[in-house]
Amino acid sequence: MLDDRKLDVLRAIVEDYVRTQEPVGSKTLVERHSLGVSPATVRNDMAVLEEEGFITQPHTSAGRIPTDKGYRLFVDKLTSLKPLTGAEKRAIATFLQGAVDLDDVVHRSVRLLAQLTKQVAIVQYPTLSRSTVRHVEVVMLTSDRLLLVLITSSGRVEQRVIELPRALDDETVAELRARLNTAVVGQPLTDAAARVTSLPEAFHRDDKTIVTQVVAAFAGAVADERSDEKVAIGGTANLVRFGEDFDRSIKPLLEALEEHVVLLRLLGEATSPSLVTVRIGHEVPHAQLAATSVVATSYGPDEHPLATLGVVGPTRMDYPGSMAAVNAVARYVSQILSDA
Amino acid sequence: MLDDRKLDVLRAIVEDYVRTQEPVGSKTLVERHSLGVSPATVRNDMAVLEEEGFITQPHTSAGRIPTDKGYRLFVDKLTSLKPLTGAEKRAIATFLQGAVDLDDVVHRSVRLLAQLTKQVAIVQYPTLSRSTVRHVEVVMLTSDRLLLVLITSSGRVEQRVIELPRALDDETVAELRARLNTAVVGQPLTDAAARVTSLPEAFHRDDKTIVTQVVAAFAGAVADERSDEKVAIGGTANLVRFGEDFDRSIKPLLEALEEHVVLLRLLGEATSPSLVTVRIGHEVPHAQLAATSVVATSYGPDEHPLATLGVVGPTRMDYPGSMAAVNAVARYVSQILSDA
DNA sequence: ATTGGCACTCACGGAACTTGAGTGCCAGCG
DNA sequence: CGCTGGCACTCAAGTTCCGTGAGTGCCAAT
Repeated sequence: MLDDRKLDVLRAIVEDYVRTQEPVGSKTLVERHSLGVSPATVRNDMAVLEEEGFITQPHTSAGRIPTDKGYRLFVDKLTSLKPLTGAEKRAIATFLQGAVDLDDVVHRSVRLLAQLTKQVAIVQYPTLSRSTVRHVEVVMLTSDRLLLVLITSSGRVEQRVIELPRALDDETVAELRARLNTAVVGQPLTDAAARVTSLPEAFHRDDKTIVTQVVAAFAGAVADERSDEKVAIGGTANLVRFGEDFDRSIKPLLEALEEHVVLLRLLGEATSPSLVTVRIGHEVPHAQLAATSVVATSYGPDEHPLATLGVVGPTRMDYPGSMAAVNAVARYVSQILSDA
Repeated sequence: MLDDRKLDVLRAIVEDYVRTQEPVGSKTLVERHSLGVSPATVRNDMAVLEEEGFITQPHTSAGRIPTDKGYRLFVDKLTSLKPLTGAEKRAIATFLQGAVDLDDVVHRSVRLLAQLTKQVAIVQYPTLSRSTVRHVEVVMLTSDRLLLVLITSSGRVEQRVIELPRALDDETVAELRARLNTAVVGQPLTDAAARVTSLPEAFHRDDKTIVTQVVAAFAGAVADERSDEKVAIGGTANLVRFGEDFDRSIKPLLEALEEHVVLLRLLGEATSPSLVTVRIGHEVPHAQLAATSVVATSYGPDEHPLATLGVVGPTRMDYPGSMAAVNAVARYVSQILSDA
């Protein structure tokens, strides 16, 4: 049904359309690509491709543009990761090298991705369900306020200020700190809360209620850290390249970008790293974003994907380039995170 | 030169134009506002106002629109803070009440401001030059990596991972922690770095170099925390209301929103709280943003402004409303921060 | 000083027309 | 049988050409 030449035609259509943003006709197609056949032949092939639903005409007597199905075929079969140029590789390396902080890594990644792909980039902060408690710090701020700091193995810090009815003396604070740490250090976050429930019992009755309060705050901090689904966004300015159709394509996307929950759905379930997921148009799990595509992959040290990162753009995007950039950045970030 | 009626006319023009986004003519003006005079009179007044540079015509035979100078006069002389409705006050209270975290306060404020003003909201994180060191925590992560955590009086936490040539034993870590804390706890961040420079001398020569390393990292953390100029942004989706002129008004703003440095310049030097600063069009310190205005004020407990927050929008914005909202949110946030 | 009247201007919108890229179909050719 | 050149047809987008009306500036009269 679809012989090699028809696939070549489809590929050519996708490439041209992505580049020019204009429907592409048979004549211009044979001019730009050396297909070795005449426009008439291409027209016949196009007719078949259209019948099969891979391309469509915006209106009669216009060129063809790929459908979502067409892009899908293109991505699945007709392209492989476009190798990065040396300059791009260097850019990635230098850009991410200087990062100190986890925050810093995330922010740099976002900017880098946005710059490489000229799209809107999204990087999810590493989820920490797999990480463990590194240290718990307890310190009195004032006579009636206590600060609880939770440090995780991936270097993130969660803090809680707790209002107390009265001050705890230094000794009790030290004991609390010690007991908390023995109970949870090295434990995965998933277990941490359970390990401290019985902690208040070890304390003198006057302190018991206070310790209960602290334990509750600790559990809250852990829960927050685990469910923490922060994302960083960059490259919104690239939205201008979306073209004219403001209300239908840009507005919903801008709205989605404010709804981090939606974004997380967009990034989707983490597949294994080095496997880039592409969602095209209607495949995106959000009705408003039928004209946008998402290219994402997960990242993280080893085979434990920590989180996802990717780019969002119009369905007419440079898939090979975006996929390559997303993949490369994800791998570099993974590497940096496992080093650190 | 400008009698009361002319000022009334200007006010009416600004209000109408802000509402309708269309040039306003003499006839519609007298219809909508009860000025008590005929259109011809208004026309004469308009001619004067135009001569003085307060209003202009986009083209001959169109209505008038305010110039930046016109808005300026309007803001300075013709308006006072529009009192908030009860619903708005309640919204502010409930919205900000539930905040736990400093991050949370900032994020909620941004969303709140964006919602109230239907503009793009910017909230600068409290700068901490005035805050003091609350606690310093030192903990070995692995045998060759040490974590340094700096906790400030305003509840922010800065962390540093330091790669060491070899492990420090628990005892030395404890001593280091103790010495660091005695040296800097309670000290303003501005002095903290200077207070630890001589710290290595107290240690055994083998540990000296390591401690020097830690001290350097500490100084870095302090510096980072002081110069930390993070901002949170919200309401980008409101940009759609900017109207059609995409490339000239929206694109540069989107770009500016990515450049946090630019944003901080926009928010401007902190004036005293409860004094709302308005920058209109060309007054904004960024050539690309000649069509946008910034309404900002500083916030923070007492008379120590910690940071600024505000909204950015088209010059044709609802100044009284925005100013009131910005002011109200700033005062609430200040209150919450001084409570916490 | 204010007003009604009047001639003038010009952006905007619709109608009619032209242009040209692109298509589908078909008959002929290797 | 697949490919090609030719041809008639379609239709979005651009162009030109009014007509309309909101709005202005000026002036003489109150």
